[in-house]
Amino acid sequence: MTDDLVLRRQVCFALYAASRALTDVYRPILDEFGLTYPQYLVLLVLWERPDEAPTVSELGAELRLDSGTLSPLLKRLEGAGLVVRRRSARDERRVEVGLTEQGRALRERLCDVPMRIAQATGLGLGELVALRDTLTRVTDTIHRQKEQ
Amino acid sequence: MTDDLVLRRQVCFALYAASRALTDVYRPILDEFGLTYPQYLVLLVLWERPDEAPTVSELGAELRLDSGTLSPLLKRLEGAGLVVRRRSARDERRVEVGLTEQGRALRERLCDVPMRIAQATGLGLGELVALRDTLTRVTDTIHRQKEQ
DNA sequence: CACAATTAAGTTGTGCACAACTTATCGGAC
DNA sequence: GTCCGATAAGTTGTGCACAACTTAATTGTG
Repeated sequence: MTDDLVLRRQVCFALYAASRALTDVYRPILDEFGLTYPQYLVLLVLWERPDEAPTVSELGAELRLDSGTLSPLLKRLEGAGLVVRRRSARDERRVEVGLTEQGRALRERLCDVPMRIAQATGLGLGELVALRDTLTRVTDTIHRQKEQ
Repeated sequence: MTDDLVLRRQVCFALYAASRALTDVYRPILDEFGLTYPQYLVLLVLWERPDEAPTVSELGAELRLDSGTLSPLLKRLEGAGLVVRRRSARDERRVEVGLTEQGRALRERLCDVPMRIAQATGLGLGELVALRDTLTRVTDTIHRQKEQ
C-alpha cells in the first residue's frame, strides 16, 4: 500500500524520465541547426500548413503552450531568421506567425529526424503507434477533466 | 514519407504532452504542501531509504539529474525544513541528504497521491503497468546507447 | 611524499514552462 | 458613440533542466 510511493513503480516518473531521455536524443541532432526541441515543435506546426500563418494562440492550442512560453520562443526563432511575426490586419490583437524561405527550406533537411528518433527508442513500429495512442488518450483524458 | 513530420504522428510529442499534462495534475495537489514535482521526486527517493542519507550524486543517479539541477532544488527543500545537507565525514567532497522529522512526516500525508494520479489518467491498472514498463524500456535503451 | 588526473558539488548562463499581471484591441450592450 | 467585459499578446518572476565552468577534496602513479 505505501509501496505505491516507490519511485520505480510510478508511471509518472517513467513518463518524466522517458520524455527527458528522448529530448536528449533530439538535442545533438537539433543543435546542428541551432534549434531546441520546443522550437522544432513550432516549426512542425508551421510546416504542416505553410500558407496559413497561424496566430500565437493557434500555435499554443496545438502545442498546449501559452504566450508566456511562446512569445520569447518565437522572438528567438525570428532572430534566427526562420520565422516572421506580423500583426493581423483585421484584428490588431493577433500576431500571425509565418515561415521565411529559410524556415521553409529547413523542413527537407530535418525530414529524417523522426526515423532516427524512432530507432533510438528500440521499439518496433507497432509498439510506437500503440504507445503514442495510449499517451494521446491519457493527455486527452486529463484535458477533458480540466475543462469541467 | 514527409508525412512523418506531422505533429500528431510523433511519439515524442505525445510523450512531451502527456508528461506536462500529468505534471498539471500534480501541481494543485503538491501546491498544498509547497512542493514542485521534481521536489516530490527527491522526497520519494529519500522516503524509500530513510536512514541512508544518499549523496547528491546518488540522488542524481536515481533521478537522472545533475548537480546543476539538484543543488538549488535541495537548497529550497532545506529552506522549507524538509531536508538537511551535511558534508560526509570520510569524504569531504560528498554532501549527504537526509530527511528532517517534518520531511519524514510528509510521507503519510502524501501517500494517496499516486492513486489520485492514476485515476486521472483514465487507464486501468494493467494498462498503467504496461505503459510504465514500455516507457522504462525506452529510457533504458536510450541510456544504454549513450554510454557507448 | 609529490603531483597530475579524477571526482563531487556548486555556480553561471540559456531556454523552456507556467502563474500572475499588464497593455492594447475588439465586441457587444446600451 | 460610449463604456464594459472579453480576448490576444507580451512581461515578470520562479523553478526546473542542462551545458560549461569553478572549486575543493581525493585517488592513483611515480
